[in-house]
Amino acid sequence: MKMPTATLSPVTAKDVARELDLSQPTVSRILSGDAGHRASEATRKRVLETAERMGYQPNAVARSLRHGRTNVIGVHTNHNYDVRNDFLGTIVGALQCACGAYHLDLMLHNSLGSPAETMFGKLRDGRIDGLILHAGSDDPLVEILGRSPLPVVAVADSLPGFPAVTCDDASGMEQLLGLLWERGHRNFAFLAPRVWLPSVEKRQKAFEAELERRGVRAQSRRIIPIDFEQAAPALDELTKTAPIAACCWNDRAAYNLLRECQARGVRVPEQVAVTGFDGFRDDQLPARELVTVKCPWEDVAAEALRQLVELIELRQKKQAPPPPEEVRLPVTVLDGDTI
Amino acid sequence: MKMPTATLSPVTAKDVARELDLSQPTVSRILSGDAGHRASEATRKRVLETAERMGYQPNAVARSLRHGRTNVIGVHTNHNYDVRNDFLGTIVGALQCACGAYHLDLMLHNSLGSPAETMFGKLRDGRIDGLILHAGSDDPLVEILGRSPLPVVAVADSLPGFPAVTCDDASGMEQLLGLLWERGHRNFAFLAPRVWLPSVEKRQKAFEAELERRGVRAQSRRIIPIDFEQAAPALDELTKTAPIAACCWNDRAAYNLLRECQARGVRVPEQVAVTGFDGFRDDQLPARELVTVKCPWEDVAAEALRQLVELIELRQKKQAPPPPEEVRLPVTVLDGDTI
DNA sequence: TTGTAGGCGTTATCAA
DNA sequence: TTGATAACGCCTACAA
Repeated sequence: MKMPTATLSPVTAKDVARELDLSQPTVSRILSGDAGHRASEATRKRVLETAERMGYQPNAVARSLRHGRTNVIGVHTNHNYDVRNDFLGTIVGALQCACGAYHLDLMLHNSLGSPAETMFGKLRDGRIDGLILHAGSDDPLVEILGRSPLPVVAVADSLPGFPAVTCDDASGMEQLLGLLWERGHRNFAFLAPRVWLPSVEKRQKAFEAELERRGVRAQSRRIIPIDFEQAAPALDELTKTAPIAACCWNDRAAYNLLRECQARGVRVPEQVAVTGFDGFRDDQLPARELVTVKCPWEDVAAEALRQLVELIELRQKKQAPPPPEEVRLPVTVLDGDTI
Repeated sequence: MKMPTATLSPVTAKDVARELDLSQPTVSRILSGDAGHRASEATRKRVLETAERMGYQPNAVARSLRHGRTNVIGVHTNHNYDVRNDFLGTIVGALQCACGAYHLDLMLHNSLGSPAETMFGKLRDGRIDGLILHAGSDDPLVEILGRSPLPVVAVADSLPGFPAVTCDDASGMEQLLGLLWERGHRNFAFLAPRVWLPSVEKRQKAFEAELERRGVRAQSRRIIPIDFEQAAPALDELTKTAPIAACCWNDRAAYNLLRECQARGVRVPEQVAVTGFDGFRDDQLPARELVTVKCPWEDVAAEALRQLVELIELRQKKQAPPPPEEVRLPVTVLDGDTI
C-alpha cells in the first residue's frame, strides 16, 4: 500500500483531474458526493482511488467562499477573561462538546486589548457563521452587531435586540434568601461588582424585592459594591453589623470572602454567613461547602448553540429571524456549611 | 453622521466600486493599504469615506484563499477532554492571550467522537495555518500529521518528528522526592494512569531511578496503576503498607485521593502523604495545601506558539523547517501540608 | 456521463 | 493614477 508522500503544497482537485485526464469539476462532483448527478462506475472508482492515493483534501476555505458559509461559530466576551475563567471555560467547554453534533468548529476571538471597532470587523469578516456573545449592554460592540446581519445569541446576560439564553437569576436569589431565612438570618448584604451586568442587576433587584417582601428594613439589606470579585475589603463593613449573611454576586467573590474570614479569624457562619452564585464548586476538596446557586451553564450553552444554528439556517434561506426572546433556565440552590 | 444600515448580504469591494464608478481593484488597493502603489488623494479619500459609510469589511475567507494563509491556528488534543480540563484550559487560555500579539485567532477542533482520519482531514483542510497538538504517540493522527506539510508543535508530551515544548518532568519528580526524603519519608508509591503518556512515563522513570539512587528497595517504591484520575480505589493498597508517600501522577488524582482519605478517616500526612503534579492549585479555598510540582503551562503555551509562528513563517517562505527539538522548561516544587 | 463557463471576493500583475 | 485580467480552489448550471 502506497503512502501519500509529504508534499509542500496541498493536493487540489485540479491535480487529481490532471493525473486522470479528467476535468476538474468531474473530480469535484464525485468527491463531494454530488447526489443526482451520476458518474460512470469506472471513473468514480478511479477518482476515489487516485484522490486517496494523492492525499486529496478539499480546501475548506475555497468551499466557504463558494458557499458563503464556514461552519465555524465564534465565541466572544468583552470581559477581560479567557477560558481559564470558570464561567467562560464552562460555556466554551460545553459549546465544544455540543458543536460535534452540528459539525461545527469553534473559534475564540481574543478580545484582549482590541477596541470594539476592530473586534467588530473581525467578527463580521466572514470567518464565522454566527456568534455566541457575552457582553454588557454598554459595550459599543453590541449596538454595532445589532445592525449587522451576523446571527448572534447572547448568553448569561440578555442584550437588547438579540435572542438570549440566561439563568433565572431572580428565582435563584429568592431561593437563596428563602434558605437563609429558614436558617434564621435576618441581616443581609449583597456584594455587587461595580461593572454593570444585567444578570447581576437581576440578582440585586430580587435581593431587594424579596427581602422587602419579607419585611426586612432597608438598613438590614444593604448593597456593598466591590471591585469585580475582590470581596475581601468588604469584610470590615460586614463585621460591623454582624451577624450578617453576605450574598456574593458570584462564587469567586464568595471564596475570596471566605479566605479573608479565615485569615482574620472571623467565624463562618456564626459571624458572617457566605453564599455564592453560579455553582462552580469543583472537586478540589474545598474546606467549606459553599452555599450557592447552581446555574446550568452547560444547558445554557447547548440551548444557545441550538438557537444560533436555527438563526444560521434561516439566514441561509434568506428568511427573517423571529423576534428575539430570552429563554430563562431554572436554577436550584446547593446547600452547604457556610450559612 | 450616517449609520451603515443593516444589510442582508455583506458589502463587498465591488459594491463600493460601483457606488463610486471606480474599478473594484482600485478600491481594494486603497483599502488594503497597498504601499508603493499610490492613488490620487481625492479618490483615496472618496473611497475611504464611502467604504466607511457603507460598512465595508474585507472578506477574510476570500483573503485567505488568495494568500493561502488564514491567520488562525488550531488546538487539538486526542484525549477526551474539553477546555474545562485544568490542563487544556490553561493551555488554551494562555494561547488565547498570546495570540493577540501575533494577530492570530484560535480554533478549537472538537476531537470528541471523530476518528483520526476525519480529524486529520479537518486539520489540513486549509482553515488553520498551524497546530498546537497534545496527543499520545500512539494516536494514528500523529503519524499522518508527520507526513503532512502542516506546521505542528507538540505541548506537554513530546512526539516523534515534531518540535515540542514540555516541562522538565524528571527534574520535578526528583525535587519532589528530595522534599519527601527530607521530611523523613522512606516508603513510596507512584500512582500512574493506565493510558500511556510520555510525560507520565518520564515522571515514573525518574521516580524509580531517583529512589534507587537513594537506596530504596523495590518493594518500597511501588507503581500502582489507576484509571486515569481515579486514585480513590488505590487507597486500600496504600494503607496496607502505611506510612507511605503517594505520589500521584497529577493534581486531580491527588485531590481524589485526599477526598477518599478524608471520607475514610485516613490521616494525612501521618498515614498517607499525598503529592500531585502540575501545580493547579486554585483559589477556591482548598482544605489542604497540596504539595505538588508547579509546571509553567502558560510559558509552555507561549513558547509553543512562538515556535509555531516561526514554522509558519518558514513554510510561507518555502524554506525547510529545522530538525525538531524538544524544549524543556524548568519546574519547581510547591510546598504544602499534605506530606 | 462528462466538459465548459462562470463566479464566490480578494489581491497581484500588467498595461494604459 | 487607474483599469482590465487572471488566479486562489471549489461548486453549479448548462451544454455537449
